[in-house]
Amino acid sequence: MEEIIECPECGSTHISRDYSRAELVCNDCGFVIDEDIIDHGPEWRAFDSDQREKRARTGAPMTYTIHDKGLSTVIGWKNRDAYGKSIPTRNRAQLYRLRKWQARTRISNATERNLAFALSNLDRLSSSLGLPRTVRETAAMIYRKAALKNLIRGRSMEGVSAAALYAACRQCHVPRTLDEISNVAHISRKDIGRNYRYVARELELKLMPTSPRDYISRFCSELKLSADVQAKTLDILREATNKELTSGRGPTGIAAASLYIATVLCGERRTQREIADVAGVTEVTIRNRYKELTKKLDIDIIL
DNA sequence: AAGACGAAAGTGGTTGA
DNA sequence: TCAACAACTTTCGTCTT
Repeated sequence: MEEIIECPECGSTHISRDYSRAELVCNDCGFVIDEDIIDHGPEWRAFDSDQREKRARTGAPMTYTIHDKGLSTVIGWKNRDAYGKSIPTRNRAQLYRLRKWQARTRISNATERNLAFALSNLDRLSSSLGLPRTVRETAAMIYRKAALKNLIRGRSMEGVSAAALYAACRQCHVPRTLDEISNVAHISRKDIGRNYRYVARELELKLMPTSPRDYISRFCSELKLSADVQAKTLDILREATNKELTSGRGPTGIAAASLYIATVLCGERRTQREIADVAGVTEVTIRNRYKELTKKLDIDIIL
């Protein structure tokens, strides 16, 4: 079962694990939910995917397309032994049983193989997106559930695994846009979206609309912005949410606009173009949003 | 010359008859 | 199933620093 942890203090689900201090901390109010948690992660640290590749001691198997490299045993249908002599009737029953179980295990291997392929695909996608382990596990779990409910039938395995990853990202509050996943998965955004909606509906995943807040830390680090800007952006977002300026708008657009305002206010200005690029929206959208925000929130911007 | 601005037309997805 | 619709994009000419 998935564990959705809620902060007992403020009800937020923005929970992070601080392994250096072995604490489970609420990101919104700072409440320490649990102490002395166990770190199941590797003992080494990696700061980018390059290092991770060098330090990881395990990896994908040489080939996962065929689990046994095509060496699986086949029992012939003829009632003859290896010398061509016919098998005595008293041994025939045993032979039938052998055939039956051989067939059964091969079928089970086929679904297992399918699952193994999907999971390695998930691993490949999430490592090229630099996603944390928890997201990968959530995605794997979603895919397993989908496979169990026969939701893959008639759909491409790649499509469903990409959708599972997208859902996992949202569930873990580290959202990636459909475009970002589409880029590494080589599947159109439309297909991922369609599969995602289908899987989410069938598995009854309860997913809240993505909050702009979840994007801020990633955008900030990609733009090499200070913690001041990050804090300021979150302030703006909080006010904007209070005044209901965020509903009905794309969360990335809101995030980009408030980030833009914060950079100007903090004197660490980035161009609309730069922010638009990392946020995956256009300059026009940033302009529209930030005009709205500055007007409604009475923020003066000196350019 | 780069960046910001905003109008206008186009796109893809949702909604409601 | 189709048209209306809102959000967002694309494109482009103009203004500002």
